[in-house]
Amino acid sequence: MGSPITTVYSRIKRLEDSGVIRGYKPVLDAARLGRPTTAFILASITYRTPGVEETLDQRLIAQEVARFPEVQEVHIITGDWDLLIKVKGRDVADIGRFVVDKLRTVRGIEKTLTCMVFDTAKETLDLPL
Amino acid sequence: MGSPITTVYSRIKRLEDSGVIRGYKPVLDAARLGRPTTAFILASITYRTPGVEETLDQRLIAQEVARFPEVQEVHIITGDWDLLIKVKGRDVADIGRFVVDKLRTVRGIEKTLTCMVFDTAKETLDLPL
DNA sequence: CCGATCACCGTAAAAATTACGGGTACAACC
DNA sequence: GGTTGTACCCGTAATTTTTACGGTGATCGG
Repeated sequence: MGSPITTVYSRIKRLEDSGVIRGYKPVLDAARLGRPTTAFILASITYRTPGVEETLDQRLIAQEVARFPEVQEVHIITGDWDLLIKVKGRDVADIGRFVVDKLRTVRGIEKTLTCMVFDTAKETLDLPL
Repeated sequence: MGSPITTVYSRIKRLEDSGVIRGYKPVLDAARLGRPTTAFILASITYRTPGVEETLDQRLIAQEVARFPEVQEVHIITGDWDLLIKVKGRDVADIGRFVVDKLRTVRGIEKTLTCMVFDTAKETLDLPL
């Protein structure tokens, strides 16, 4: 059978104290919260602040984008684009409003390419081990 | 001050019973678990099973990719590529091994484009409200 | 006005988690 | 070999969290 219950608890406590487990969060149902639609948005960036190092600037813009509550992820990436942004909204029109009215008004956002999600096979922050 | 404790509990219970809260998960520290490196991989797909409807096929391939434990997200998307995959690994070489040894051996995966993440400003499954 | 429904909120019971301490395994060191 | 230190296991008992179960008031439709 399994280990004694107090052993299990002390192992969990060890993971919490060591920082492997940072905390706990509810797993939410996006559809029931009115956001069944997912999109990924690629964005490029201009450097509006001469004299400031560029990566710092990108990080600040990324942080700005991250402040929108409908944004779940913001990554600075390699390749043809600078930023990869994941958003959840009510429908395509809602995603459109986010891109046009919010994202494109952020200073430094130059150009965007929106990529809608048809279907999601997996979406988690789980890690092996 | 806040609401009475039993009121808070009954509100949470309502969210659980109604399905808005599906459950609870630990928030893990990817770096401490040996996976500090994130990559997004775009993949295109071939249709190896004539006579089978294509979207079904794509869904099956997506499910196959989703079985790898280092994969956190698999989405079927609009645009030039079919699949968007998010992976966490030890380093770039580890991501490379995943793409070459695992992802490209999945039947139906045709072509891939790997995009490394330099920095992540936000990464969550939280939702507004 | 009435009945039904729903959320609020208290007490008391039940269940979960923690605190604490003894025991064991293992490695480093003298 | 013996000793020391560390880390984990695991039990009892205390503590805290969570649930069960009403009673109350607000709201809504008829």
